[in-house]
Amino acid sequence: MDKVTSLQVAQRAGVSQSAVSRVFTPGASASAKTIAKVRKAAAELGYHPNVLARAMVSGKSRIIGLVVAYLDNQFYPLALERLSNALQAQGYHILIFTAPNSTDGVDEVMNDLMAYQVDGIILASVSISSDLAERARNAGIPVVLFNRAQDDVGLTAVTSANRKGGRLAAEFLLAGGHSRIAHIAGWQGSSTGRDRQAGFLQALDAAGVAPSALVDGMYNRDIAIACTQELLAAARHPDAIFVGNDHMAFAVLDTLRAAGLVAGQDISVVGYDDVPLAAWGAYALTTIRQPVNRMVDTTVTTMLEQITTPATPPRQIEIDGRLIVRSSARIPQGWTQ
Amino acid sequence: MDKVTSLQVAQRAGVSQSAVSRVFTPGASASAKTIAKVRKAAAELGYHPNVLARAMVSGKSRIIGLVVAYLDNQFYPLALERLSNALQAQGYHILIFTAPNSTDGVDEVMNDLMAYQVDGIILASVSISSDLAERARNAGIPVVLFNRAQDDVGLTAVTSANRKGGRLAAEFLLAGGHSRIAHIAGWQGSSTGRDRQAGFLQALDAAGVAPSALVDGMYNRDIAIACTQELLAAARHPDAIFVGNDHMAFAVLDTLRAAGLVAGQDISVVGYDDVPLAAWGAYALTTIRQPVNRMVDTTVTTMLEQITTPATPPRQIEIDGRLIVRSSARIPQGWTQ
DNA sequence: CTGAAAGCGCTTACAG
DNA sequence: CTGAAAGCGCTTACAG
Repeated sequence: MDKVTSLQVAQRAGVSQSAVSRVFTPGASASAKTIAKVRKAAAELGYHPNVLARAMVSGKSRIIGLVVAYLDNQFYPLALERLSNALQAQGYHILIFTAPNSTDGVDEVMNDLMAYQVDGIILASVSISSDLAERARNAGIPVVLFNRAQDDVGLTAVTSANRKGGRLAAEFLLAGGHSRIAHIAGWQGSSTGRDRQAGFLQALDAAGVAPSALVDGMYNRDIAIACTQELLAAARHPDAIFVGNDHMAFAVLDTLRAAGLVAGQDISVVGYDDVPLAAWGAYALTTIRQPVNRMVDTTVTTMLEQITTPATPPRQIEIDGRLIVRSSARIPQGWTQ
Repeated sequence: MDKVTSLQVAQRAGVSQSAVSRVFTPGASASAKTIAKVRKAAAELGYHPNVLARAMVSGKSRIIGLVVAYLDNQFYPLALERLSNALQAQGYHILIFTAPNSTDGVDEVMNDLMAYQVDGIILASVSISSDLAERARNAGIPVVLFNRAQDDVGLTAVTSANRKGGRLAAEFLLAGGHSRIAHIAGWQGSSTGRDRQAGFLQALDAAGVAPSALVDGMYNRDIAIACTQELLAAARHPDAIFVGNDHMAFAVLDTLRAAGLVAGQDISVVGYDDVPLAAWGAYALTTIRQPVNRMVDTTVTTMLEQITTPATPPRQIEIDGRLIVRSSARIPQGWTQ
């Protein structure tokens, strides 16, 4: 009727409680007979070791805390799903925390997380105070940033090559013969937003071109719509827009369509992420791919590494993305990947 | 350097370990002086009660296990986010498990979940064997199904009014003057898929109309695309399609567009869910809204109720959705909500 | 209100 | 290989 304990299994199997524990502890030794007796009794009773009790004595909970901010941007559910699968495969599970995207909110959540004795913390697109980073370090809890870099806190971070991606986008637009190129940037409070913009501006600068407009879209759909409307209202509107992520780029495309403009003909749009929706017919968005799979794998690998080898120094890992050409932006003459 | 315990706080504050515990136990009594001393010492040391240890003695982990199958359908990330927020507000957290959508896979995951001593389990769009439901009941762990009903297992289930929704869709299409109405159904292995289809067929039948085609789209984008292509290839293709959920409806709309057909003019499409994307310009999908917020709130409320009052009998709760009219389907003459 | 003590369900030296 | 025992960090009667 209630929770079954190792003691009950021991009694039924006619062995000691320690024997039961050993049978369920990978790497512990028990004779074949003991194993058989214990497994039989356990099956009959429906016994499974209490993970919490195990966690308390071993100091390892096999729980990874994951803090996410935006679940409306398709990139994150995807990352979450893969993160969860990869971690599950290693015997870990994810305790999920949704956070407001303020440093304060995250700090509060981090406290909660530490109270749960998580073995590690993954911060997806969320920033942290250096204070909190320090506390986590002192508590011996590895923290890795996913899709966000932060120099000040000395944490391991996994991102795509955002500066390079920004450059790629600008070069593609330049090669397409565009001269009035605007940028609706990713949130400038985030490293991804800043880096993509920096790469974009750098490539433009190298070509001796000034951006025709530069605004912060805050990774927000409504703001992106408003920005686009404003751009279109200008006397000579841009002939191309590089948008800080796909989520905003879809808003830009919807706004263009509503204005009777055809993306890829009247005006070119390039996004960032390559979420599945970017490939769907309604948008066919040319974009810079963030390799989610490799980002996730790297995140899991480094997390596990840090759990196993606490002395591992923090690293900033960048994964190369590439341009995915579809029809939302003019394709340069003789363009080959 | 390492984890701070209540004993360390006690020593620093000059009180007993029990006193420290009481200060951090809501409802326990301690004098103002004790509270002040303990809080001061705790703050200096950065102490937070170990949730796992507390869970072990109290038998309450304040963890809710959530099993999800599809994160590519925008409906679920949304539900997840709200579920997480609502639960966090009540001091609970979500341990997330992604599951293959086979009963076997889910059963395995359920075992894992019980080992974590979760206080409750929410199954989102996932089925469970009656065997497992039985085991959970015996272990005293409340289980609630979200967006899926299952008569056989006697579990509490929260869904939208799917039959009624199916009827609504059919009636709207009928009122629009369509006569060759096809249905790309939601997965017939799920209650939502079956109920929506049943409601749809019932309304058609009441009007003396036979469906022009009936196929199982399995809630899968690629299958939905293939089905649509097949429907279009027929000599006299349907003039309307009711699709089992929005995720598949987007695929249908993309396929129509690729075939040069305009939804809402050449052919009408109605979806199910009303995910945010349905409102975006590119799709403007007429659809039956599943009220996520209310479904989530109800799920959380009943879960908490079952945790508090274990004797609570299982209930099947249906939340009414309504038709959201956009432009993907012809609007009947003089139509008013 | 407060402290000493038992106990939650495990793992892990320690002897044998 | 196996059992008795200590201990992980807490909460909660039990006395005082």
